[in-house]
Parts: sequence; structure tokens; C-alpha cells
Amino acid sequence: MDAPKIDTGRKPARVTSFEVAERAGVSQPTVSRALSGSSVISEATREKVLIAAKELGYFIDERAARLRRGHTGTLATVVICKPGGGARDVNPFSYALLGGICAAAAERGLEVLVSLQSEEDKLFGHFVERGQAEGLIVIGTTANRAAWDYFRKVGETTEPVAYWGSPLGDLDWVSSDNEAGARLAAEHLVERGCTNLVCVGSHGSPQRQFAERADAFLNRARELGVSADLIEIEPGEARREQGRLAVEKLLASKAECDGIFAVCDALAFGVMEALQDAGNAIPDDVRLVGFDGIPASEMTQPPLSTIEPDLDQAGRLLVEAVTGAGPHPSVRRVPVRLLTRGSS
Amino acid sequence: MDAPKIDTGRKPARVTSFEVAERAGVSQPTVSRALSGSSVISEATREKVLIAAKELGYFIDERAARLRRGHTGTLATVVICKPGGGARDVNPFSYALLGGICAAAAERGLEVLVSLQSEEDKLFGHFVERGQAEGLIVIGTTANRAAWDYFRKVGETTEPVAYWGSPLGDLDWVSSDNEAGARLAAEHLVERGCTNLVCVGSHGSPQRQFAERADAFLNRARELGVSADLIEIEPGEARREQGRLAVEKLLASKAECDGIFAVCDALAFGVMEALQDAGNAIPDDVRLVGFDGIPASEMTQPPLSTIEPDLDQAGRLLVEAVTGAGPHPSVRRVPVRLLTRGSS
DNA sequence: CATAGTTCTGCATAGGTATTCAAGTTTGCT
DNA sequence: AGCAAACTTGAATACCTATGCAGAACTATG
Repeated sequence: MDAPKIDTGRKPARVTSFEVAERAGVSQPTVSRALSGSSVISEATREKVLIAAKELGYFIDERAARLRRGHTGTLATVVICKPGGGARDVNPFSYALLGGICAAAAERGLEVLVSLQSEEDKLFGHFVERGQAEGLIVIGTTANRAAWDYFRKVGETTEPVAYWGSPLGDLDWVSSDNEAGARLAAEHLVERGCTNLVCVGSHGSPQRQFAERADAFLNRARELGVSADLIEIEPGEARREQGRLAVEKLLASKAECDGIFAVCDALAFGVMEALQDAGNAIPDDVRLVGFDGIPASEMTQPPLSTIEPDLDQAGRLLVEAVTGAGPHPSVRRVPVRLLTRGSS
Repeated sequence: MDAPKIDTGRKPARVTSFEVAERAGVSQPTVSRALSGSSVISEATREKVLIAAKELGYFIDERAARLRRGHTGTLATVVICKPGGGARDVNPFSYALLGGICAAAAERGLEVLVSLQSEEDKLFGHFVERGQAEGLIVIGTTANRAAWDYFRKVGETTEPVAYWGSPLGDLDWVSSDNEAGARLAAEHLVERGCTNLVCVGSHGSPQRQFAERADAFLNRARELGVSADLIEIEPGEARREQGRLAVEKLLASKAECDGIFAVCDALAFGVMEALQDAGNAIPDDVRLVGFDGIPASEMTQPPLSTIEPDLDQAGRLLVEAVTGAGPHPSVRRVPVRLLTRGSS
């Protein structure tokens, strides 16, 4: 007697390509070829197969297809979070960037696996090694020092990895065109008549994005014959409080200042608040420009002028970098534009 | 000492469980059992296997494992976008919710596949049918009517699907505790001394979330013996412009009003702007409360009071709903809290 | 009609793991 | 010592698809 091998606990049995083949009166490989768009199949046969597949409600089993093919058509995106931070703590910019990545991946027919990570022991999850993804994109806060250190180590492997930020080890990177953006900010403020500029930023972050912005801003301002000084904030992720602290330093120094560039929007928020608290009118007394163009920048009073990177382009470049499909490996700076709003 | 692996070719050949088995002096099934934490393996053997696996740099091939197991440990999350909208157009609330989902999934050891979708022909991508995910979570804008119609159809299948929103067909749903939140808003405004309340919202959306909020607010206000009227906005996704329009209507009607509840933050932004443009002081002339607690709500001047759902909890409930792991299938309302800020 | 040349289809198999079943080993008890 | 029971391990196999190769059907040409 045959022992009936009944998978009792299973879901409704999967429709396989064999069943489609039987119904269409062809063989299983023919079904595979017909559905994958292979050109060696005759139109008539393809038609038969498509009909049978539809009638049976057949869908390719990606699990099996991926095993056979050896790749997954998936990119893993890791969003680095602050060590004990929940979902609310993720920077809005990271989410927006994630959106750009998803859109770009979809353009290329890739799926995106997303993982918020903050604890070191689970970092990255070896998506590539486990055959879950072709490559890894890393974005998120620069405040999690441990995560970036770990990441630098990962970079020594040959994994296809790309991240959002400035050069760090030998890895592929994509970032805003910080220099162009900061220059735009400087030019804009000077054009508006500012003569004593200040940049709120830092050189000490594990990533050099903020430093690039600060340097470019100061250089361009001085090129234009305008005084420009840097107010250093605590390295790590720039937040509102640090913007406030910067203003306190500025006021304490009793230096002249009629234009401020904050290297990211969150900093700018703090700067704006502190300035207004101290009785300064924006933009009349001081003009202010931020960087990143996060949604909240539109909501301040006055709305914050800011440098906005093209996030669709950012996603595209990251995806290309990690899939090795980039036509121009040197193009790693995402174009930015100045959003002129009330604060300047 | 280990000989460094030299990458001669393109893809370093995969290390399989057979190689680990050989090195550890056991059989392949033993390796599988040792690594999967099966309890039938002796400690000594497990140790040997773990060492061999580490030495060889072995990682389970998820492609094969998933084929064999029949499931993927993955949830697909679809973010419905506006029909031609790019990544910048996604509502910040959706992103925040996505973060909650990712966190909750990670808690349960699940991966999350994310897909931004706007075009009807590609909707959902049949992640479950293709064996890419165990279940589907749908979130995003309610403005894409076609998407939600499609979604309603999907609901007629037996797919494990859950979505963020109010009841819609027979599907599993999770939403903010709209009633509690709206009541909180009403009570808060009354407590602050408001006597003529207005709710800016709509009944016409494909989703009933806004209607629930509006109804609960009006009812509670009247219960408290306070006048309360609804100003209807265009159905679909509530945006700033519609908040402005609502205020125009309100001012045109020359009705008394000293407290406004906007059924979502984006609406509240428009309301605030329009009120201030018309010379009304917030909160002195009119108090204002929003709903959702998106990051931008903190940046308005004055900062917007708002009803904030617990997004970690939201993610947890969605994940439980779709995995069928929910201990309390009736608990579908995510607790909310009132963030009292300057606008009220 | 025969043959070479095309075009299409089927057979067999690989891809790496998890699991069933049976066999082997050790322990416990009388 | 003898036997049963408990514990570990191994052999074989299923999961489902994509692809190399060979064969079949068909077309065109002489």
C-alpha cells in the first residue's frame, strides 16, 4: 500500500508549472520558457500556456526560481537608527531617501528589502551572503558610531555595498552635491545683501558630508569677499538642540551676523527658534538657509529656504552603484537645487 | 592559520552545507539541524558544526531554505502613492508607519519587502502568490481611488492581507483609535475654554478614518454642551490647500469659532496658515488641534497640538493581523495620545 | 523526393536545504 | 548480562524552476 504522503498542515497545494504544462498540453520547460518571455517559443504555444496559466491561477514560485537562477532580483536597504531609537526617531530625510531608492529599484525591476537596524549584534543581517539580496544599500543616521565602524569593516569584503554619504574607506558612495549646494547657499545669501555670514556645522562627524558643506560654504563666501565664520556643533547627528546652542554661542560672541547657513534642516530649525526667541526677525535681521529639503522645512514660520537634493536621482545612483549598472561610475554627486522661501 | 580566500573569478563559489558537513565530519542533515537550533542534536556535534561553519564562512542559502520550507519569513508592505507622484509625494505619516511595521516585523524575526506603488497595472505584484512573502500590508494615501478599489478585490481572495485604515470589505484592518483621539481633541479644546468648535474634515473619502474622527469630535463636543460644526473638504487625501479653503469657507460664513479640529495634520497646516493670514492669532483667537503627529507638526509656529497614534503599536498590530498571530483579534485600534503644544 | 537548414519542444538535471524514516549508539533498569 | 528505551545521526528525497543538450517537426532548396 502506498503510504499517502499528505501534507495536512499545508496551505492549498501550490499550482506548479507541471500542472500548467499538462493543461496546456506541453512540457514543463515549455511553460517556463513561455512565461519568462523566451523568444524561442512559438507564439501559438505561448498563447496556450498563458491561457492555461491564467485558468489555473498559476504564479511562478519565486523561491524555486531564485534558487535555480542563483539570484534574487532584490536589494537590501539598511536604515541605521540611533541605538535605542524607535521608528519615530528615524530622520525624515532617510525616509525620503528610502522612497527614492524604492522608486529607482522598481524602475529596474528590483525588489527592496528594508531593515531598520540599531543594535550592533544584528547589523546588516548578511542579506547578501544568505542569498537574500544582490546588494546592500546603507543609509541613515551618522550618529550611530558603532554601526558605521561595523560598516567600514564590511567594506573590506567584496560585497556589493553602497551607502549614502561621503567617501569612507573603499566603498561605493553617493551623496548630495554638497559643494554645489553650499555654494548656492553662499551665493544666495550674498545676493540678498548679507555681508557677515555664519555656518553652523561640524567637522567631527563620522561622515564628511557636513564638513564638505561647511568648507564649501565658507570658501565660496570668502571668494565673494564676504566675512564667513564656522560655529562648530557637537559631532554626530545634528539636531535642533544643537542649532539652538550654536545660536547661543553666536550671540555670546556678539559677532555681527546677517546670514546663516545650517548644514542640515534640523539644525536650521533650532537656529531659527533660538534667533526668534532672542528677538531677531527672520529674514529681516538674519537670513537663514538649511540643507536637505525635508518636508518639515516648509512648515516653519517663515518657511525655511533650503538646498534640496534630487531624491529620485539619489535613489537611481545608489541602485546603479550597488548593481554595478552605473553608466558613469564617477557621477556620485546628486544634483541639488535651492528652494528659496521666506527665511531668506 | 587560514589561507586567505583568493577571488580568482567573479562569483566565489558558494559554500554549501555539504562542505561544512565534510569539514565537521558529519552529514549534511546534521549541519542543517545544528544550525537551525534543532534540539535533537548533541551539544558536542553542534559545537563542531558551528566551528566548521565559521571557518568556512558558511551562511545558509535562504533561496534553497525557503524553497524547502515553503515559506519565506517575509512580509510585503505596499505603500500606495498618488498616481504620478514620486517619492517626495509620499505622506510622512506613511513613512513613519512603515518604520513601525519594520520594527514590529524585526521583533518577530520577519523581513520586510517594501514597494511603492501607484500604477494600477503593477499593483501589489502578487508577492504572496509568487511565494515572496507570507502576507501583505497595505498603507498609504487614500487619494488613489483605483488602488483601493483593486485592493478591495484582492480582499475577496484568501490572501493574508491587512491594511491601515477603517473597515473596508472583509479585510483585516488596523487604524488609530480615531474616536478616542477625536474625543480627546474635543475635550481638550473645551477645557481650554472654547465654546464654538469647528471640525475640518470629510465624509467622502474611500476610507472612513476621517469620517470617524469628525463624527466623534462633533458628538463629543455637543455632549459637552458646546456648539460644533463640520466644514466639509474635498474627499481624497487631505492637503494644505484644502485646509486653507476650509478657512475661507469658515470666514465667509462669518460664524463664530474659537477652536478647530483638523482631521489630519496636513489639513491643520493649511488651516493655521489661512487663519494667520486673515489676522487671527493662534492660540489666542483660535485654538487648533491636528491628527497624526507627523514630524512637521512640531515645526509650525506655534507648534501644532495633535493626536499621535502609537506607531510601534500600530506596526505590531498590523504584523500580527497579517501573520494571524494576534492574541486579540478585536484589538485593532491603536492607542493615541494628545500632544499639547502651542497651537492650543 | 531527399537533404540541409531552421525552428521549436522535451528530457534530464542542478540548485541547496529541511525533513521523514530507519538505523545506529548509548543509557537505564532488572 | 540482557533488553527496552531514549537519544543521535545518516540516507534518501521533495521542494519547483531554469537551462544545456538533443531530438523532432517543419521549411526551403536542389
